[in-house]
Amino acid sequence: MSTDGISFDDGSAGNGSISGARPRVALIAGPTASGKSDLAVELALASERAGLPATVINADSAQVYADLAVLSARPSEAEMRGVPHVLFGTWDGAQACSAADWAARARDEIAKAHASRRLPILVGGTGLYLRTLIDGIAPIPAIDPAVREAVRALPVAAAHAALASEDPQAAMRLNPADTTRVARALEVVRSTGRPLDHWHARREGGIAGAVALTATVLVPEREWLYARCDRRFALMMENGAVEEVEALLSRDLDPALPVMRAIGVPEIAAMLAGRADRAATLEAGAQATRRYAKRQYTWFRHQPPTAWTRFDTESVDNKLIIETLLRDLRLT
RNA sequence: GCCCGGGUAGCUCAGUUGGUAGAGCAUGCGACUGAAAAUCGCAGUGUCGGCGGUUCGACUCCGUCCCCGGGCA
Repeated sequence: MSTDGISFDDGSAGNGSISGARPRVALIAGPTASGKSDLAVELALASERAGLPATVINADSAQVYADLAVLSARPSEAEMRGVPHVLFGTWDGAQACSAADWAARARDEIAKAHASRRLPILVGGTGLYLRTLIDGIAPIPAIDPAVREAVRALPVAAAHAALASEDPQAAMRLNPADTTRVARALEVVRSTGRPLDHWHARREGGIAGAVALTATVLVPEREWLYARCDRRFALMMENGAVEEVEALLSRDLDPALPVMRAIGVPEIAAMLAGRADRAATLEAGAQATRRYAKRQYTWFRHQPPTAWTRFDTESVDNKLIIETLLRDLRLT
């Protein structure tokens, strides 16, 4: 069992030490079911004892939706233990939250916390969200909804064929079967009149240079985590996940919306439609959770920018991680 | 006990006149710029139930034994 911790800033301070007067931000990232939420609360309480109260900020793409409390494993009031939590259940499921949408809100929440002399603690497993917040993202104008709708209605093959003539570079770079990216490239060139590469030359809005970030990435042992994934989904099924999906389905939302694709929603919806029994649903949900955890391992192994300084510890013992974080945050 | 069907990858199975095997899923590895709990790419592995026989050569044919279904007694 090991923990990878990373401290990072904009690189100007060398090895990630806290420098100057830049306000502190803590980050706890890691795969699903790794116990991040509890750790964040423990860190918040420890920080408060050290004289700096904290606010936990969600960085998970499913926990942002109001419709998904059980299935996204959003912390309950009791689990929050009196620590303020923000951006949990903030978006209505009818509204898709993008990485940039989230990052903008997170930036505001971080600023608010600093203004009231609190430590912002980001918790979550959505790597793209975190990277967008930290490094910024290409300043691509909002896509014309009509263009988006038309593009997404195309079969991938047709979209890729169109892309080949409208943005040959993107067409060459992307896998022809990659529905999401092919559609994105096509909607961007059609809506903005410029190819994706034009926009990707710049990233804006990142907070890396403005804050002193202390981060830990939890990397638990695979077998241990998979067992927790299985157990967690089974518990969700017993504790309201089915009712949650029933309520969600009754809203009759577009099935392409992120809420409708969250782990467990398609699986439970299939059961409610009579296409799967409970045992098969349990297996499918657990499987989907494990696959997701796997992708997160890959993401956290390779995607964090080189400016993030990594260090390893021997265990995922919360006490040890808290001690390490407090030291890096200069709270001890 | 007899009859029928089946034993091939971790699982479910395919394998066409005999030329030492392949799909899906799982697993592992990877990519990732506004849907990221999404989307996509790449890669293993097999004493083809055991033993014997026919054959230059057997997962394929023959014999026998074992195991699993179903049926008849």
